[in-house]
Amino acid sequence: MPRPRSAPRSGEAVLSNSELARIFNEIADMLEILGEVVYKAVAYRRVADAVERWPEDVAARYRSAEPPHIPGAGAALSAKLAELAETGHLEYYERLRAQVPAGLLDMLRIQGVGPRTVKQLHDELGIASVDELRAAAEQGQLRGLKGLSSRTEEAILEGIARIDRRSTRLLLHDADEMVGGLLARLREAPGVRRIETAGSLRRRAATIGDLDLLAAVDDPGRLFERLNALTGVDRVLLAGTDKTSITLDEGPQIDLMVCPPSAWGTHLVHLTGSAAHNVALRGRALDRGLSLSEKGFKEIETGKLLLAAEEEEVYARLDLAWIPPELREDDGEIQAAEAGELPELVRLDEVRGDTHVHSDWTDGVDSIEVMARAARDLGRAYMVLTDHSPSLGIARGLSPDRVEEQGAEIARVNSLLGPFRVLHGTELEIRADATLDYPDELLARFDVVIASIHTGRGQPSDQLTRRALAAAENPHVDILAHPTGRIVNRRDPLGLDWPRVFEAAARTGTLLEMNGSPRLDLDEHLARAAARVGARLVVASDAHRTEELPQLAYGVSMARRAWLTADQVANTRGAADLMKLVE
DNA sequence: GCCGTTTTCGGCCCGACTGTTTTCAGTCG
Repeated sequence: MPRPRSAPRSGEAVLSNSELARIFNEIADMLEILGEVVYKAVAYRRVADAVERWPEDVAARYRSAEPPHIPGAGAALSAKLAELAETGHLEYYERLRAQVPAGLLDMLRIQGVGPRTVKQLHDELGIASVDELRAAAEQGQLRGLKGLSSRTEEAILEGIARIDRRSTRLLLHDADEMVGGLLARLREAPGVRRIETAGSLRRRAATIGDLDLLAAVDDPGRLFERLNALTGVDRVLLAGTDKTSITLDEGPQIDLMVCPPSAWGTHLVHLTGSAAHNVALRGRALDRGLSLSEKGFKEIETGKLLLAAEEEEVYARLDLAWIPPELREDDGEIQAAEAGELPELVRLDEVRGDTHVHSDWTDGVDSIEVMARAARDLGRAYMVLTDHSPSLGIARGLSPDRVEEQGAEIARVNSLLGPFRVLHGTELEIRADATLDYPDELLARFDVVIASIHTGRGQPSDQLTRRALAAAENPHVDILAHPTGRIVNRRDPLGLDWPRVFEAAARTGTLLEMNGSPRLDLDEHLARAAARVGARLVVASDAHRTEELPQLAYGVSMARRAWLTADQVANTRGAADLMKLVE
């Protein structure tokens, strides 16, 4: 009798979603270099994207009886995912790697160098790494090749110098700060009717590659001059009649596109993206006999161009409701817009209180009163003061006695600032052994308890999951704070068994935090998955100083990207209702 | 490699910019 194929035992290292996505993206790169039909590479990339944002552990699901239905994965790609899930290896991938030197993939990271050029350089000069390419360019060996010249050599050398700078994407918070002043200065340029951010910044993605700006202008030349005259312009990468790209010193690439006011709508849709969203819109236009580009809708039969001055007109012509930028990821929003079922996304002005705030009683900078006044001035009706529990030694966690004293101070501040309210909370450490850092009798006395994991991060997934579940099941714990522990660009998320954690949260009424600090945790994909099974969320600043209180807005951005309505975000309720909800 | 109430085969979004090109390929978003 045949034995079942061996599967990795539980606890054995298996491939995460991002590792699966990386492998599929590498396969796509290699196929392009090998000159395969581009649609093959497109298919791998599409599945890589889908796997990367899949809210469950894809490999685990493939090892179960019920593999997930991943859009774009047909028989061939599903079989490859299954092979990776079961064995940790993929024969097809290894075969490609034997054909394509790893250095060729690195060369793709050079701006302006694509798969055709890489193949040409390798076939004709034997160049197989970035270092070899640099040497060849410096020695003027490239100019002999067809289509390459000494100018190409210069461009490649500059591209190589810029590789590292482009490798880290900009945190949303930093991109906002950078673009604010820039927009103000460009707005003053003569003839600028409108100017707005677009791209992933407008979609409020957690990280931003390039800063995209769109301007409706009478005279594009004057605006481009203004942009190029800004101090700190490092170099001009591209300068056409409709768009220009520059880099700032130590800064990201900025792409500025201009358009006539009459075509603002199609341009803004085009430049906001995402690419997948645009592709879907254009396909939909074709179904209606129209070719959609940033310039407008072209009637395919007559060649007549139909303009759209506002985004609403673009979507209306496609029989769709206007879609908020945060949803434009081709993740179901077009179907929802068609059916009239887009959610009414939660707004910052609907959020009544901040559920995660620190003071100088532990690792914060400002006093309780100063934090409370600042929160009140931002229009919040309440804040939950959540200083740390004792075992987080690095943050000088509060002993039970200090908690008592803190309660008196909160009462004093509340008597000063009413009707604004400081609720007495704690950020309770979930210890490595899955016990909690305060006894139940003490926990019962807090208004709100938020629990989090800071230590023992290296534990296997089962134990981490056990800890999160222990907190969720405790009747005194109201919120799981920054559940994955990620910090954008700095610390990877923990790999818990999220379906189990979300099920427990939904069942026990434990709220899940969307942290607006550079953690941005939960992310939009997990938050959406949590909401799907009935869990509720909160948005919070995790402020340690007054200047960080506005970070709450980033929690709202992620909540919007997670398709959440005000009803699903618990702190759109007033303090009394929130307390009732977590009782 | 995927996918279909117009298709199981023949399509698969669209245009700007650059460089070297006498009409276009490669790259990018």
